[in-house]
Amino acid sequence: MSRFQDKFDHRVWEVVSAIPPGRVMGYGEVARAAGFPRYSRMVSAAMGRSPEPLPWFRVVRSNRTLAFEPDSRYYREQAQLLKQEGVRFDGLKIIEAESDDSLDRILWGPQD
DNA sequence: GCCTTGACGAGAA
DNA sequence: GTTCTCGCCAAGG
Repeated sequence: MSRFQDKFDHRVWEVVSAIPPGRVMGYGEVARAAGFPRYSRMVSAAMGRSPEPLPWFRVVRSNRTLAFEPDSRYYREQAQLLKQEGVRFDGLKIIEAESDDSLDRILWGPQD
């Protein structure tokens, strides 16, 4: 296993694990947060290599749609898990509470 | 080495 | 809004 992969994987797992329930991050966001900008395409591979269960379903596309084919089994699984956390959908797109972060502060505390 | 493959993203049309 | 095109980069054949 390459040194790159080792470092990259751990940073990605770290970031993904930190996504709070009910919130989502894009693949690119995860990559940047992990310290590897431009590595969005590697994020899914890293998650797949995790020995521990990760909240992989909280990682979505930048346009807030899910990455799987809408009719696939994985799509349904991901959508269901997100809905269980209160994430709402408008068709294929995730609806996010916009600038009103008052609820966020109450639930998750001051962000930064 | 060269070519193809991705759970991708941003900008253009 | 949408769909296309191109850039991205490690991995595997």
